[in-house]
Amino acid sequence: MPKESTSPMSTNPVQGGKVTIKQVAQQAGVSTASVSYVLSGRSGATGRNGGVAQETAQRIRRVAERMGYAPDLAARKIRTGRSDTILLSLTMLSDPWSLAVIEAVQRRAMPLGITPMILADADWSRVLKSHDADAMFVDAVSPGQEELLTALSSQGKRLVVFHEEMQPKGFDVIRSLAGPGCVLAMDHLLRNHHKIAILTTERARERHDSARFMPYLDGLVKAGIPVREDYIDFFDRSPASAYAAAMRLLDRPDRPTAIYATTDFAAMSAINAAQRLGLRVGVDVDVVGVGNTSEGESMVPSLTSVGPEGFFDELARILVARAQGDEQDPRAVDFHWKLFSRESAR
Amino acid sequence: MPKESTSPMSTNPVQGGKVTIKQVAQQAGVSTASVSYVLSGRSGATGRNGGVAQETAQRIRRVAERMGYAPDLAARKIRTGRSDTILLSLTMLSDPWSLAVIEAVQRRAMPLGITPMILADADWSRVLKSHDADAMFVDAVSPGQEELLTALSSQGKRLVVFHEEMQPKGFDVIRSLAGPGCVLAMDHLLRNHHKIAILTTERARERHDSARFMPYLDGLVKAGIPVREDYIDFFDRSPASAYAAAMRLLDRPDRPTAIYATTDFAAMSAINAAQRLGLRVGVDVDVVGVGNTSEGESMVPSLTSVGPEGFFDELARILVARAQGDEQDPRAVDFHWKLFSRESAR
DNA sequence: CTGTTAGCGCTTTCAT
DNA sequence: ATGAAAGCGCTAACAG
Repeated sequence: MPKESTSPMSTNPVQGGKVTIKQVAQQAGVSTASVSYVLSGRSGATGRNGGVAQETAQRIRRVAERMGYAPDLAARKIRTGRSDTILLSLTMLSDPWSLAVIEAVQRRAMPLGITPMILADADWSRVLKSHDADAMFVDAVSPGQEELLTALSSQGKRLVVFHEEMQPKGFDVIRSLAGPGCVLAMDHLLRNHHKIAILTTERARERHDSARFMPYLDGLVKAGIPVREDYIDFFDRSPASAYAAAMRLLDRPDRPTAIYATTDFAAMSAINAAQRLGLRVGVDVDVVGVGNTSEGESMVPSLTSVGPEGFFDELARILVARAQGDEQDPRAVDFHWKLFSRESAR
Repeated sequence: MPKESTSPMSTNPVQGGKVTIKQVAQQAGVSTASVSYVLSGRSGATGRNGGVAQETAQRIRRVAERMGYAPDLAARKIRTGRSDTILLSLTMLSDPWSLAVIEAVQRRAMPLGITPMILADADWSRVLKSHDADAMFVDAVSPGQEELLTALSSQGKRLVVFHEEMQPKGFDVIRSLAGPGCVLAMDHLLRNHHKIAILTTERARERHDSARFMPYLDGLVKAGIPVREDYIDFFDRSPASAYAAAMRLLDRPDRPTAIYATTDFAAMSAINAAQRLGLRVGVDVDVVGVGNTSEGESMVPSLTSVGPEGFFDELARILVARAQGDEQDPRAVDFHWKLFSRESAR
């Protein structure tokens, strides 16, 4: 049995360059193959291959440890095609929604030795082409990019796309239809109110965004309530703008008694604005949001909202399955929304 | 001059597998070397090597495009040692601080073709060992991990570490001393107030955290004001807890006229609480935060805070320089804090 | 049980 | 100006 060679210069764990499998092999007096078996694939398993003696395995592991060996994942990837990595392309990282995605994926992937990495760039197309992870999640795709997705997935990339109305074309689609959910939100308010304002984005209104804006109009019409222009106001991405808009709606004599906000974060700003004005949320004014974020749930007062149930967990499940090589036909998964009635609107 | 071969099967941009440099070379009727030159290094440059004829280069590019070629970054990395990637290990992704780091790095790195990737895991040690990017940023290191950092950097990894009191040992250290800054915050309040409360974390108090907690005590002592236990309250990571704590401080007869919060996010919650109680922030009660986040700056009313100046940009500069191979000796960079006086405390 | 060997896709001398 | 060929670190057949 070969002993660990003891050349004085080379056993230092802290060296200049990086430690390779070859160096470890040499130090341990075995071949690179054995080292590879022990350090990556299984070693002691009685399977057909990979049978490395316990003793040898021990020695290799000791030497590797002492030398501070760490596998080069790029090299491994080039050989196996797997990177043990999931890429999450998230456009609005500040949004609690994104954090929820991350956390859910984290929880599922890490125990399996898969590392989720986040790409905080709106332009996923450039990066996803070359950087390839075992699976990638894309949270926003603009109209023209659909084709690109198909191209990517036919090149072997495993994609999971979040989109409201896209069809699975080589990639999975997570669809979370806000429309019906928003109807629930409006219905909830319509039970007790007829002076209902909406806090939304310019874009949603221009395009008559069927998902989040139309249910407001439809709801009023259905209830026979005329639409008032002065009960419609807008915000952009910043909380400050939502706060300001809510102020405009609430700080006047003929103020609405309820606000339907097309985003949880806008709803939260509206609550702050109402409180600033001395209004009791849930009593003087009701507020509902859309998205059912945990931030809204844990705020004071807790935010009534609509959202999909079990969404993040299921998303993570699918993504991780794909990363592990699940070869089922790409599918679309629809989520049903429900109303989560809390303090801000009973 | 060889024509682009026109075998019917293989010119399809959307194929089963991935397109390699070899396939492109074959299609274009040139060698892989030429393709590599054109597609990665410079092609037409009159430099000593890499001289590829304009015509050839054109053809290669066309073919590559048509076939949907994208370089395999793992393969490239194994050869060049560069991944054109920066890894950001951020523990509190929900914190605006992290977002600011991301944005700053993004802005500097992307124009240079470097992609920042985020690792949202507290345990950076495991990942950073194998996954190596051109440079990596670590925003939190626990006491025992210091040694590991040195080990990593002596293996050729370029690290930039954020820590208040660490010495550069093979890696750069970004030091942002909160202490002096917090003194500024207290001094600011002490000009007009003697009933000053503090909103802080249990941990900071227990360990008599010199940076953020002690300046409160020292400030009061220096001004000859006795410390009141009932003017000290605590929050944990959630905004809800900070809100609740602020409520406890403010919702009673002998309430403080100023709140020193050891975090911007806590300060923001305090402002919300004050408004909820009908108090005018900046008039009935002053609030200052620590960190000088842009969220605080853009909130209504804008938050007075202390923080380092030009911090994120400089951090990004250093990180990107390292990623590009800057070989200067590792150094420690200290940031000076200043007071940003805004509406919440004049 | 262990070693030899052939690549993965790419870059980079070194010839031609 | 272009191509042949040698590897980077690793894994996976295949021999022994």
